[in-house]
Amino acid sequence: MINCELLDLRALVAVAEGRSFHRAAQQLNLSQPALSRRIQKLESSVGAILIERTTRHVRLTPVDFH
Amino acid sequence: MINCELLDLRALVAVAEGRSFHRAAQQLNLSQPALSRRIQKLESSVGAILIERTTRHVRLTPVDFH
DNA sequence: TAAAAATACTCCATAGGTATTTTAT
DNA sequence: ATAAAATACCTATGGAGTATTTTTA
Repeated sequence: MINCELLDLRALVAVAEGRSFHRAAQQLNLSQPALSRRIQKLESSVGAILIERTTRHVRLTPVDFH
Repeated sequence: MINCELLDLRALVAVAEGRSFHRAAQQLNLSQPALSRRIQKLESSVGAILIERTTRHVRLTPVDFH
């Protein structure tokens, strides 16, 4: 699919905007674990943490603004 | 991969230019069966035969020029 | 009948889901 | 303690390869 990486980016945006994997997953019609893994994979392919998350806060890392 | 459909199109072009699945497959570093299936799948997703082939001739169908 | 495309199979990698565990407030 | 992210485990799908069969000029 031509949308694969596009989905990764949409996922990133959804998490950033939703400030939660939980909410972003719902919006993307994806389970929370699937979204979590998708972001992990994106981060590992980029070679940097893109989202800083705890169980309470989610936010883009400075990397995203470079 | 964002290149998935791109590969389909490259495959189509390679077959058209090479006038042979055999040669196109070599050029694409792909086995002939894999290329054959890739074109079949592209055709079925497009809903039209894109390449007319016999064991002797390969050519684009008129569809490609519409 | 000999080449070239198509098919049959098997295998592997990837992505998703559910259930569960970990973690930070 | 609780809500949210991460992990474990399983399954399904897709794409590739090799071996084989079909086909047409």
